[in-house]
Amino acid sequence: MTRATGSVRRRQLPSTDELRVWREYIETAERLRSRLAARLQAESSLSIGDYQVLLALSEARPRALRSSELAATIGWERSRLSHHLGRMERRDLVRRDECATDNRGAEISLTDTGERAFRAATVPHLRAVREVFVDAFTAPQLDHLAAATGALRSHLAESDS
Amino acid sequence: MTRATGSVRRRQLPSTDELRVWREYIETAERLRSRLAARLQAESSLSIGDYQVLLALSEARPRALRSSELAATIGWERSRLSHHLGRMERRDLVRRDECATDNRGAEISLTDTGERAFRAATVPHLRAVREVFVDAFTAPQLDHLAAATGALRSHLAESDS
DNA sequence: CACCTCTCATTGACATATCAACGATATGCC
DNA sequence: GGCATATCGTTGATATGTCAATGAGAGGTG
Repeated sequence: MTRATGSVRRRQLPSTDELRVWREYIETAERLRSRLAARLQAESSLSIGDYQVLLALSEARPRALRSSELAATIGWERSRLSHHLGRMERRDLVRRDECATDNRGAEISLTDTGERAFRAATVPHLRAVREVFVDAFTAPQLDHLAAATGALRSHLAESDS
Repeated sequence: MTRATGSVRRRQLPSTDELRVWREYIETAERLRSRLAARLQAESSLSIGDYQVLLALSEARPRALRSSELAATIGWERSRLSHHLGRMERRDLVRRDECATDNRGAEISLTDTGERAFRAATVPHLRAVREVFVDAFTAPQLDHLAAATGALRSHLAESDS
């Protein structure tokens, strides 16, 4: 799996090995997501999205966030968040109030139900993360994975601009 | 980021570092998926799912697959595939025919349109994989990533049983 | 104030994913 | 053959994700 040292510009397409790494990476990440989602759903009746929203709200000080701030925190489009908040509101997990300083705005906060649901979900979810993800690796592997993930993350961020 | 060498059973929850690796891994994988999906859509008017289906069908010999075989090949639930094939059929990308040897069954094959769409999509998509994924890493990083992915994959497969 | 432009959050339309239930057929066993 | 059971693929309901369009209001500038 070494790279050609010659003219790089000619190598337009991934090699077979590179392609295999790509396929395994994306498939494995997807299975992981799906496994964690299933556990979270079974143990706490929450989706990954629910958990992200509840986590961000529970860490917010004060205990409310503008909808855009929440979207930025968890990296969602505002539209996506709006739809999701509608579903969470129906289940009494969050509340939407008018914003005092901006009449367009919405202040999102946890309901008691939402706070209880998040508290009850946290430990089982973290345990699942350890069992399903962390325990898969040796310590050096986890370090290597962190480095590779960082490189990928930077690469994606660069090509944003 | 070394592990405690003592009683492992007591460490139930991930450490802060482990949790950060987890979050970055899952977020980066998701951004990567989304980036590739956007490019495939822009360059070829296909979704990732479309591409997976077309790829499996174009590699099939003979040029048709039973719906369950196709589902197994790409690792989808049959229900998911059935819905997706319905949408692809509306766009004239695939065809469903009755199966000669099993009256319950469906034989899925590419239409000419589907074959052309897949041919046209392949090179741009592979180039995108190289640019967005492969080019992010040094050669050793890619090897390390492959190893870690393999470990995770095995770990997930183990806990299936 | 009047106007223009930007931002905020929502909405509708549609694609995608999951789950349970279903009708039709195949298969094994008597 | 006749029955029990398993498999095949589909469907409907619902949740989730993306995009474009929208109405309401904020903010700057004249």
